[in-house]
Amino acid sequence: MATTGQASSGRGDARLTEKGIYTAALRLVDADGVGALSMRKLAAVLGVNPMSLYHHVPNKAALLRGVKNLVAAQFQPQVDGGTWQEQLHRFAEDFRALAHRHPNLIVHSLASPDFIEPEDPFWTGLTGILTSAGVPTTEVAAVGAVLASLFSGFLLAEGNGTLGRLAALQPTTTAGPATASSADPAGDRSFTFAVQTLIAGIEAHLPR
Amino acid sequence: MATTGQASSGRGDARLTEKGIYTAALRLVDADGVGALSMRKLAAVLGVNPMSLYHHVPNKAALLRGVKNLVAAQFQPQVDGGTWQEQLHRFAEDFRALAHRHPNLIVHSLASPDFIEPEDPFWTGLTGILTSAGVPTTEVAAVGAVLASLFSGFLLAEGNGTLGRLAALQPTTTAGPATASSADPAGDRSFTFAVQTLIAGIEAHLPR
DNA sequence: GACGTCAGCCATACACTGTATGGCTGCTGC
DNA sequence: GCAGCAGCCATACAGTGTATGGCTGACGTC
Repeated sequence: MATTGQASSGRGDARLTEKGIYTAALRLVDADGVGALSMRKLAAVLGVNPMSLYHHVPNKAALLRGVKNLVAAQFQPQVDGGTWQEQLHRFAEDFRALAHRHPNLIVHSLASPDFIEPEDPFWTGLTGILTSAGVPTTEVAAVGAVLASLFSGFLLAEGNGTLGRLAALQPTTTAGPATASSADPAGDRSFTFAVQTLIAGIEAHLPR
Repeated sequence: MATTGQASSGRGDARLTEKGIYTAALRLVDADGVGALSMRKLAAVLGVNPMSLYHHVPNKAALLRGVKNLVAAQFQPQVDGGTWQEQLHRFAEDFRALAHRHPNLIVHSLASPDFIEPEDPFWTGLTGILTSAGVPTTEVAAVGAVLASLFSGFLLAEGNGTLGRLAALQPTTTAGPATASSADPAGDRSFTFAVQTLIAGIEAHLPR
């Protein structure tokens, strides 16, 4: 809140800002999940009347989009050195790290239609890597769309627990003790397997 | 009162059954999406008081699980002839056909944690194919979990339109006119690409 | 037959949701 | 000083899931 000047002084100055609303909403989502976010609770946290929010955000869907964009802006993948395989691996790792940072939000966003937007770094980064890998420009979008879908599925399943539940299904667990949780090495192995799979898919699609 | 209408014989016989509730709910979901399903609307369709539903279904979450299981029971993959690659391809096709038959329900289910349950044919079929492909038994669950997650992501993105939107993003569309919709050949190509990617991932994981 | 028990159904009610409508206040440009 | 307006708030509406409790009629047991 400090922003916009504390003092709060009279009233004219805007105590409520779009960004402030989004960050407060993000905090709520991170704490209790998207389902627990309501306009009323958000307003209460901000010490404000619920209807006041509507002067900065048209509706709840837009609110969630704004929150999503807020965290999407944190995503600054570094795509430079190494082979395209390494680049893709790092890219996926960065994305996954973001998903781990805000699991509730990401799980919700991945499941909704408009998560990935043409301009944001998810898409530009991915298509960049694909082009540098040698995927024909006419196919970059199609290939990228499939890869993004597949990978989203992985993150979604990891985020909501499906992945862990299924993987642990057979009692075949490789001898190791049951402490699968901490540090999550099983999850990491699943992750690298997923990435390798995607890489193999791209390689199969390269001309030549 | 009045009602209850016509005779319907005395009363003791159950006019409301679990299965009847599920099928009616499925009809609503198919028509207007999961978001449009409410206990009240469902009760209205069934000509019954909303609270009566609770004598057959504990709550709305269970209702949706029941609906999901209803369509999951329709899934009878035929895994017999051919190489494991062909089997997997057919398996994926069957799954996808189901998703196309009830897109609203499937999109919702894929996004929720408990879509795939250990006993149902999704899982048993998939793990069966993996075993027959030669994946070590100790790894079948882990590999299957990843593949299921990835493929779910594909179906989810296809179902909610993300896939098509992203794939059509670059104006690079192969010269052809914009009629990407009918018969959806682009979607089919994406699908086979996705399946090939998954197959490549498995192959990379085979011992040898 | 009389009995308690109970399954099935319904009516009412509560807490909660998103948001439409309209009114107040005080800053801004003229 | 004044009109306009941005920001905020109070009230209200339609809709949600479901807890609670009451009714009715069939059933197993004496």
